[in-house]
Amino acid sequence: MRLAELSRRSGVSTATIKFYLREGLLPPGHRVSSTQADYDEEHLRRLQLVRALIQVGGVSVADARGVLAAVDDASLDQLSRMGTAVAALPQALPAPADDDEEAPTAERVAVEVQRRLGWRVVPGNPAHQALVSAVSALLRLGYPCDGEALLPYGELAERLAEHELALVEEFAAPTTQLEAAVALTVLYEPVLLSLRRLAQAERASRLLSGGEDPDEAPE
Amino acid sequence: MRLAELSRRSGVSTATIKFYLREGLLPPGHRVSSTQADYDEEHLRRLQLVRALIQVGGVSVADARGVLAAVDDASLDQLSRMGTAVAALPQALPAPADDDEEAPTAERVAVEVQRRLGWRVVPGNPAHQALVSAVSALLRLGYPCDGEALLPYGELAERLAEHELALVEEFAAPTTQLEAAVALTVLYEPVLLSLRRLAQAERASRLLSGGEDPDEAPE
DNA sequence: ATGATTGGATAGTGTCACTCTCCTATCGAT
DNA sequence: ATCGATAGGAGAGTGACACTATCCAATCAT
Repeated sequence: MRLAELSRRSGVSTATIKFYLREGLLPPGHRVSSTQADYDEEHLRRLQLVRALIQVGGVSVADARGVLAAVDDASLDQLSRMGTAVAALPQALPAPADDDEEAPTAERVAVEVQRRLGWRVVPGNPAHQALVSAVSALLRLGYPCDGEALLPYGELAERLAEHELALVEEFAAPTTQLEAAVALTVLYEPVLLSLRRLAQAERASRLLSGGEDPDEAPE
Repeated sequence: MRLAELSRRSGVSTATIKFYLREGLLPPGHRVSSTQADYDEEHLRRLQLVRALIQVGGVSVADARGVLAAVDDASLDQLSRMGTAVAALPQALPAPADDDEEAPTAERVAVEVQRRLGWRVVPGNPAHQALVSAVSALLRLGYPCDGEALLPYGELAERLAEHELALVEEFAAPTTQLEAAVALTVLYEPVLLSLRRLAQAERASRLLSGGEDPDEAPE
C-alpha cells in the first residue's frame, strides 16, 4: 500500500502521515525504491492507534512517541514495557506546583489512599504526581479531601482496572496485548468521564427538579 | 486588596491576572480611582477556581469563561445554571468525525447504555458526543464495545455522581453550590483517572510478575 | 521519453495561554 | 505642589504545539 492509499483508508491526510513518520510515531514503510515505500496493515493499525491516542486521548505527539517506543521496545519484558508505556501516558497536569503549601498534605493523602488499598506507592509515578496535584487543588479551594474520601474512588478504580485487564487478556493476542493495554487505558478514559458527566446531569436534574420525570426507572 | 497583593496571595502573576480580567474570567475589581481597583476575598477565590479549571482541569480559557458565566447567570434557576455550567465544560474531544463509518454504531451503543441505566438521552450533550467519539475510536481499532460492556462503567459513574452531589450539598453553602459542583466535577476527574492508572499499574504488575509480592492484600 | 506521482525536507500557519512593553494616571513622601 | 514609584489598561509579542503547504528530485506508468 502506498502513502496515498494509507491516507485514504485511514482518513488521515498524507501531510499528517508524513509528519507522523518524521516524528517517529509511525515506522517507515518498506522501501521499494529510493523514492517509494510500501505500507502494510500493521502501519494502518498503528496509524489508527496514533490518531486515537492523540485525538481522543489528548496525548501529545512527544508523549505518544514515548508510549509507542515502550510498546515496541523488544529489549524489555512485557511487564516493564507495559509499565513504561502507561507511565509515558500523560495526565496533562502541568505544574507540580513548587510553592504549593498544600502539596505536603496532598502527598500524604495520596499515599494514604494507596496504602489503604494495598497498592505499592511509587512517588515518581506520573499518575501519583497527578493525583497529588489534583488533591492539592481541591484542598486549596477548601474542599475536604482525605484518604477516607478517596477510598471509594480507589475501589472503583480497582474494579475498572480489573475489568480492563481482563478485556486485554481476552481480546488481544499476546503480541498485541501491550497495544491493547495502551489503547484501552487511553480510550476508556473519555468513556468513563463522559458517563460520569452524563450521570451527574441525570442526578442533578432529578434532584433539583424533584424527579417529576415519568420515564425514570433507576436500578 | 490591590492587584499586586492578589497576585502574591494567589501565586498568579499580575500579567496573568490582567489577562484573566481582560478575558472576563475574573470580575473587575472595585474601582477606587481611575487607575486603581480593589479586590476582595471573592476575587481570590474565583481566581483559584479559574486556575484549577485551567491548570488541573485542562479547561480552555474560552470554555472557562462559559462555565463561569453560567455559574454567575442570575437569570437562570440553579438547575439550569448547573446544567449549563457542566455542559460548558469540555472533554477536549475535537472531532465528532464527519466521515466516520463507526459513528452510527457508536451512537447506538451510547444511547443503549444510557437507556439501560434509565437516563435521559440528550444527543446534543457534549458528554454524549464525547462518549460517541470515544466508542467510535474503540470500534475503529477493533475492540469490542457494546452497551453491555459499558453498563458497568455507567453504574460506576452513577455511584460517583451520587457521591459527588452529596459532597456538594454537604460542604457548600447554597450560594456556592454551583461553584462547588463545577470544581468537584473538574477536579475529581484527574483524581479518578490517576487512581485508575495507579490501579492498572498495580494489577498489571501483580498479574505479570506472578504476584510474588508479600504485601498484597486484595479484597 | 514524459507527465504524473511519490516521498522527503523545510518552512509556514493557526491556535492558545500567557507575557512583555508601553503609556497614562494616580499615590505617597517630601 | 512636586516627583519618583507603582497601578492598571491596551496591544503586540512569545513559545509551544500540531499540523499543513510548498518544493524538489527521483521514480513509475504509459
